[in-house]
Amino acid sequence: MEFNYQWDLDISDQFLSAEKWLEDEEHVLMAPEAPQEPLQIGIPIQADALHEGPGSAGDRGWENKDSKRRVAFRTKSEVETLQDGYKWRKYGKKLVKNSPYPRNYYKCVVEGCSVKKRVERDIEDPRHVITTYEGIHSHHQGLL
DNA sequence: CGTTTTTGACCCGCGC
DNA sequence: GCGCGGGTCAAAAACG
Repeated sequence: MEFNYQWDLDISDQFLSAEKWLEDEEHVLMAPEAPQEPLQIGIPIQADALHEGPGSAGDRGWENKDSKRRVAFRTKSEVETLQDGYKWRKYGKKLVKNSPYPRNYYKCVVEGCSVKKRVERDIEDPRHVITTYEGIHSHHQGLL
């Protein structure tokens, strides 16, 4: 399984929210690939380089097809509706092949901002959820 | 009553 | 060309 994530995006906002997650529920962030710049923001997160990844159980379809900016978070949480500072509107739910858990599709509600995210539960670790952000917010957060 | 969720339909790319 | 897997749409329901 080849991971080819792109970490070259400015996701400081996401990391900020990630920090909040840690405060709240002691989440653990795991990167499927060793990221360079973004994770060096001095956040007390546990970045696991070369995590076997949820993709180890099969193709999750989120590898780097085009040059979309994608970030995958694997967090320890019971619920997938974590408050990350942005407002999302759910627009889809899909049952995927390699998982008994559905995958949820969210989109940022800010007009002109087409950031999407998918949330699904880890197969081998149902206590974890995998959140994949796609795109870059064209605005500042704090719209909640 | 305006907004969000739900849920099946629809669509699209890809492999056979 | 067709079927499959995955992503999105949209109408209706649910919600506050």
